[in-house]
Amino acid sequence: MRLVIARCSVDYSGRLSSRLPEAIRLIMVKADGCIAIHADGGAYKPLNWMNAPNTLVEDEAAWIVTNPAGERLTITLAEVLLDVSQECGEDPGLEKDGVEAHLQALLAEHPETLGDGVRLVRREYQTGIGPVDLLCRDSEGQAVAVEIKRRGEIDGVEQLTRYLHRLNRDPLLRPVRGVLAAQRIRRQARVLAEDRGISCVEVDYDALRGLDDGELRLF
Amino acid sequence: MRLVIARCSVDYSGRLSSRLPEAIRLIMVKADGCIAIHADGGAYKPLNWMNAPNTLVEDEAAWIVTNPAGERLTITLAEVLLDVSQECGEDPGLEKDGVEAHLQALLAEHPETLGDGVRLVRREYQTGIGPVDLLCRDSEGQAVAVEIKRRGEIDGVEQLTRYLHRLNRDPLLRPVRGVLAAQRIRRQARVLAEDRGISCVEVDYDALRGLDDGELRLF
DNA sequence: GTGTATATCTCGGGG
DNA sequence: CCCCGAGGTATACAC
Repeated sequence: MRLVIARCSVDYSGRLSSRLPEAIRLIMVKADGCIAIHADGGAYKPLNWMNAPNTLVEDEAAWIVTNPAGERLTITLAEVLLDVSQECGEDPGLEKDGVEAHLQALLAEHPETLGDGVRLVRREYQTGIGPVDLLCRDSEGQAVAVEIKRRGEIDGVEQLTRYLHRLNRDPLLRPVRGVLAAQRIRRQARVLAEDRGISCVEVDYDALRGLDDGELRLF
Repeated sequence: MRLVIARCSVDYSGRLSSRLPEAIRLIMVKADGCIAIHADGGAYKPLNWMNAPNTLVEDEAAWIVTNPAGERLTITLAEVLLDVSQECGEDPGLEKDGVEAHLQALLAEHPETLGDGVRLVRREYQTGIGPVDLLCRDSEGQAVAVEIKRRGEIDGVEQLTRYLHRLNRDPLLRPVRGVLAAQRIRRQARVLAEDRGISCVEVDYDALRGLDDGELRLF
C-alpha cells in the first residue's frame, strides 16, 4: 500500500464527468493497482477512485490512471506532503455473522416461525426471474413463497409480487400466497404488502438463533 | 487525517457482527472522527468502518470506537508500523456532470424528445408515494408520467408502474400513460415495460446537450 | 457475458 | 426522525 498526501486537483471522465478543485487530500494506491482519493472527512467513500485493473502513468506534475473501459482519472499534483509505502501481505478477509443468508438459514430450520404448521419445501426455489428465498407449504397444504430481508422495504414487496405472479402460473403450485419476513418491516412496505395480500412477519434474529442447536449451516 | 498502518485484528458489533483476523492493514481516521480499516487490495470499500459521530478510546493495545446507535468497533493492535497525521483543511467538494438530474433538466427543457407535441406540466410531481420525474401532456392532451434513469432497468419500470397506478386514481389526470426514458434500456426492462403498456425512449445525452443553448439549470 | 439480488450499502433530499 | 430515490453504486452468484 502506498499513501500520498498532496495538494492536488482531480478530473474523472468515464461513466460521468467530475472535477475536484485543488485541495489537500489522501491518495491511496493498493497492491492491486486500484486508486482512491479521500478528503479528510465525510465518509468512507472516496471522492474519486479507479478500481483494478488499471494503468497508472506517473510523472512529476500529474498521475494519469486509465482502465480498459476507457475511464480516465487525472490527478494534478501541486505539492506532495507525504509519500510512504508499506508491504501488507495477504488479508485473511472479513468473517460476518447476521446477514440475510443467516436469517434465511435460521428460517429454513424453523419455518414454523412463519406460521403454525408451515413446512419447508425448498430454499432458493428458481422462478425463472430470480430465486424465491423459501418455498413452503402451510398446514392447509397451500404453497407459500417467502421473501426474506434484513429490512423489509418496498423493493422487497415488489420482488415478492413478481415471484408470486410467476409462481401462480404453475398449476402444481397455485394458489401461492406470499410472506415477507424481516427483522424490521417499514410501515410503507407493510401497507403495500397488505394491499397486495402479502403477509408480513417480523423475525427476532436473536430469539431464532437461540432456538437453533448452535450448529448453523449456511447452505 | 491520521494514517496508521498496523498489524491488528478487528471486531465489529452492530448492524451485524464481524471479525477480522490479525493482519497488516491501514487504519484511517478522518477529521470528523470517522474510522475506516483498509486491506491492501480489493476495492475502495474498507473492511470495517464507523461513520461519524463516534467516540474513540485509545490505549496502547486496543482502540475502542463506539457510536450513539450502540455499534462498537474494537481494533486490537499487535504492532504499529506507521502513525502519521496531516492537516488537510476543508475540501471544496466534487463537481459532477452527467448524472440523472442533468438528464432530467435537459428533458424538461426539451420534452418533445419524448414524443411529438409533448409538453411539460411539472418536474418532480408529487404522488404521495414518491415524485414522478416529469409530468407532461401529449399532443392529444393526455397526461404522461415520465420516469428518467441513466440506465433503464426493471426497478425503474416497477417504480413507474407504482406511480401510474397512483396517478390513475386522480380524475383530473387519468388516463395517464407512462414513458421510461434512459440513456440505455436493458432488454428485460423493455419487455416488462411494454408488457405494461409503458413506452421506452432511449435518449442521447450528448445530442440533447447539444440542443441546449449551453445554459443548463439543474432546477 | 447478462440478469438478479444484497449491502453495516452510502448519500442526499423532503416532509 | 422516517421515507424515498440515486449511485461512476460495488459485489456476489446463477444462468
